[in-house]
Amino acid sequence: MEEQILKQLAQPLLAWYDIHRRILPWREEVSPYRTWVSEIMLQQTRVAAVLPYFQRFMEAFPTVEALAQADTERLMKLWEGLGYYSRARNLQKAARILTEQYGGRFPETYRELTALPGIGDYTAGAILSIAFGQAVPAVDGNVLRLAARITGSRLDVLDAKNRKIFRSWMAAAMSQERPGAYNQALMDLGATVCLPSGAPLCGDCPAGDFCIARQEGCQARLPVRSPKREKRTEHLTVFLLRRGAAAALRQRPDTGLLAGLWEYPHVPGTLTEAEAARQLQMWGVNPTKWRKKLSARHIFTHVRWEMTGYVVEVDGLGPGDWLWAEAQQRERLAIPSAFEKFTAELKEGE
DNA sequence: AATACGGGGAG
DNA sequence: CTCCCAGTATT
Repeated sequence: MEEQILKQLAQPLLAWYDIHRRILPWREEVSPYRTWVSEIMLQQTRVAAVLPYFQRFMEAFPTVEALAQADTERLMKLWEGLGYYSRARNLQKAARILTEQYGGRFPETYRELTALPGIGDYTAGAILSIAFGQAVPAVDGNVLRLAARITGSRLDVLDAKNRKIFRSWMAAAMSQERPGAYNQALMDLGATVCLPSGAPLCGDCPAGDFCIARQEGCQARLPVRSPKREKRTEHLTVFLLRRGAAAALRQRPDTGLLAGLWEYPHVPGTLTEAEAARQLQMWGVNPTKWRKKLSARHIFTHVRWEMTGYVVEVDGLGPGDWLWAEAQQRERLAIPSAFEKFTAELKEGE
């Protein structure tokens, strides 16, 4: 039933795509490598955010081999601010597997692609269809929204088993002649016409004639998404410690949130200046001048940080895992956006 | 099946 | 503020 509705989409969608498709760097010159990198960057990330990163990435690491051999610190610095940093690490892991086990070539099967780190259901479909012309669906948030609206489905699109159902519908309905164009057309339609928030532009949609949601006037209420869990709040006290021209940094653990990135020393809780002084003493550093108290907030997907920051001039080296870095060295380290305000403050104090 | 994992733009 | 984006890995 749903497949039959969706099968009406391919022809008008491809005609629409040939006129309205977006010009994007990874489309101007198509290769498995470029398709792969772009799709990884685009996971949970808007096109506009990816554009500058993609250009820089391709200049820095033009081939699978270059990525496999790249200095990881440089790779993370390039990824700084894009988020979901395991994507970058997995990209390099996969590049090394491709180099060592596949002679630097990409495998052309769903099974082999999804076995590579960072490549799941969606990305495998995108690479197979776009780079290799195989009729494999690539079902992302755009496609789920389109499919739910066109079929009028009330299935919860956040539910994994429902996603499988949507995927099977799309597999049955997709173009066998132009699978890559078809999958990219769905994304473009979702991004520019069948909008996620606000009113979709149904008058411009190639599915306008048979879209169930449009007929029922329920576009704004589809797709159905189950409510998400509330995020917890964590309070932190961050230390911006200056020793001459250097500031203290430390590297985060190699697993978990912001794995392996650099940060300013911090402790849980909101400390008063007196408590902060005691903490510095425990670290073995001696404050010589308290410069400023700051506050900042950062919101992640599942947690909120409420931060208090102290800018302090100090004597002493602190714990052995601290790095005292001057501006030039700090610029080469990947420091998460959560600390942006503090980074700017340090720069100000130069 | 549920949760961890970033960051930013739009409303 | 909330929502959600060219999702995947882990438990």
